[in-house]
Amino acid sequence: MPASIRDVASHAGVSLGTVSNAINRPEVLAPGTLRRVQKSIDELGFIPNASARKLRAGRTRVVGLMVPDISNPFFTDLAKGVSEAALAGGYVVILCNTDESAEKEQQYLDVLTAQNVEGILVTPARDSIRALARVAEKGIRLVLVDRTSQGLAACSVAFNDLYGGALAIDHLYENGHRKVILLTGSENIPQVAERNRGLREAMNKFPTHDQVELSEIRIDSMTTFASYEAVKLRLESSFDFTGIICGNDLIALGAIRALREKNISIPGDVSVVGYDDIDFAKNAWVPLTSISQPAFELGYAAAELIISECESPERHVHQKIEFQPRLIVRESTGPVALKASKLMIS
Amino acid sequence: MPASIRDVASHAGVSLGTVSNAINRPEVLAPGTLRRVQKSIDELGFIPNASARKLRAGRTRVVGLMVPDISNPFFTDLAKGVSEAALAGGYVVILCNTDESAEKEQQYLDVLTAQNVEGILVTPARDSIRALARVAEKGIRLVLVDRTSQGLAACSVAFNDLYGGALAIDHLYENGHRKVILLTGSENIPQVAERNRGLREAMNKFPTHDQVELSEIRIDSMTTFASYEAVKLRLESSFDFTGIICGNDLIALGAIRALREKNISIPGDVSVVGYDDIDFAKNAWVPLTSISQPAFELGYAAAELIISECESPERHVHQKIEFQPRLIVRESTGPVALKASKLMIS
DNA sequence: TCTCAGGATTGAACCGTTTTAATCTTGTGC
DNA sequence: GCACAAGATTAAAACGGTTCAATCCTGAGA
Repeated sequence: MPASIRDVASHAGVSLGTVSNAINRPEVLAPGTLRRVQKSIDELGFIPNASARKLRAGRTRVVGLMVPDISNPFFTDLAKGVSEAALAGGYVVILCNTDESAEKEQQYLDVLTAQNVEGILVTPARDSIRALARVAEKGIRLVLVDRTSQGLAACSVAFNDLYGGALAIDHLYENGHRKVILLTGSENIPQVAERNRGLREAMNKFPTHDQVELSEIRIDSMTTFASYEAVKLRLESSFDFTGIICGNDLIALGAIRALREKNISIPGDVSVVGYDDIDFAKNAWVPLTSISQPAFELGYAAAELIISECESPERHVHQKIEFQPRLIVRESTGPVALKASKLMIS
Repeated sequence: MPASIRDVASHAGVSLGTVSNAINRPEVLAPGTLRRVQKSIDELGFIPNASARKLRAGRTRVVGLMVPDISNPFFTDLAKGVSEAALAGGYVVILCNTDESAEKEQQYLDVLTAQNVEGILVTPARDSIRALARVAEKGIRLVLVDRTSQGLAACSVAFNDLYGGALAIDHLYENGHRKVILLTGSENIPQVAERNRGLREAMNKFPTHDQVELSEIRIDSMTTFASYEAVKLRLESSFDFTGIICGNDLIALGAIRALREKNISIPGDVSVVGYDDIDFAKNAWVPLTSISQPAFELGYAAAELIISECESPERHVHQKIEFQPRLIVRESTGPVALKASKLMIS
């Protein structure tokens, strides 16, 4: 039903090859011919069939994006960045939400190769390196997002999680906090592990006579609600800390809620640091101090990387782009207060 | 580089057509042959090339999803529902974030037709009906999401916004609120207009001697921050209301923040009703009473609809699926209090 | 043993592009 | 007026599948 290149050719009174040239290499055509063909294209509303195009030229101009959880605003922003960069480059992105399931990830990998995507932007779950390697063998280019390329010949864009972890603890340390709780996610998630490592390494730099006492609560699902429950439970035993460092902002929001229910003031009694700096953090009841990771930019950069690799593979060389996280100080943190010290005695 | 159907054929010692049959109509093959071909397929890791497939058979198994703002958790959930249903049906979804820009919408529409998607799930911006009609002519099936099909021959899934609006005002009315503020988005957005209409129609049913006094504040961008600013400004003039109805939850969160900064208690002094029941609403500092719209289910239903249309177009008949919103009462609303009445006098 | 029906398999055309080699025009210099 | 180069255009092959008409088997019935 839609107009084909043949329709355009006969409408313009030229051969089919000429129309193709008009589209892909306009400079080889005589100006008059080009104009005539253009006119026919417009009149017929011709849009080249991408499947046929791909079949012949091996180019689909489609990339896949695989994220573990699109409901997390961090990944939402990332996706926005990716699709904006893609659109600008004439590409299109297939969204794959893996729900952190290795099975879904494999399923999507198959679908994406069947669709002949030119590249995949992926935040890999635990250990899908092998599956990814198999995909790479098929000639599909990879960019690892928010994760560095472990032995995989691929580009990567990531944040310096080591540094981010340090940023959080340093901030609390400078404000006098010496008893801190770490609300972390599972260390199976590489980013989480890295941040925690960075945090501990930073602690080693504090003078031995003035150390921070750190205790850890693991929150497996990294959601607001799970965090709320965990902190509520923790507060029932004893309240002996002045700072909380959270694995992400959702966790921080849950913690804040639990604290306020107990009438614990923020930052009067307890300072809270989040991670990701999602939009909701900024507008939370107590605006949240957080580690900002510009997800949109990360996504944009990742998409640009893969597009440039697709456009000129010969002169492409794999690269690692690292973004530095930044500490955004808002009202949820402050200097440790006398009042808090008193509370700690109880 | 990847194995083609020919490779499989020679590997299995059969003709190319037989391999195709093994994939698409296994029942016509002799069991032994089928097994042999299957084995070759597995060994070579053959995945049929979707482009070639489409070219001949006219099927891409790709659908597009166009949403105005993927950062809004409502649309995020929707997208999740869509892609889950798609995956289950062997389809794949291309995500298009239009940022409410008609230009981007057109751009994406072109890309999607070039990609030969079989269908598009779209939440149309203002008046893109004409552009959509043009797409439909090309044989691309449409499902309107969260919007009914105005004269367009297409399926639609939507919420009963009229009812949702009524739900909100009725709830406040029953709790004794008679002075209410409506924090609405632009009425150019059809859903917003519908909700407001439903709200007003419900008000007409109240006895004439006991009416609600409604004043309206328009918040153009429907974000938390915009709402926060608007409400803060409003509170500076006079505080003479006991209830607030919000165009969505983001707006409600902003309003709550502004109220609390003024030490206005919720729901003691003012009750707040949101719309959408996003996840953050439930875990907000004051858990938010909201109108629940199961976005995930909506997306899932929409995707199923379009897939079934694609699979058997002949016996398909366009349908309208309407979901009923539900009122979820949480702590942000309550009966109007004496204290509040007193305040109103000032 | 021969015929024939029916299922299993094959071969070739075709989908809508890109691309390359071949052909057709022009215009220039002698 | 002719040969030839350069530029413009075209024809045909190829991409990797699907599909359908044609062919090949096999076994049953005569």
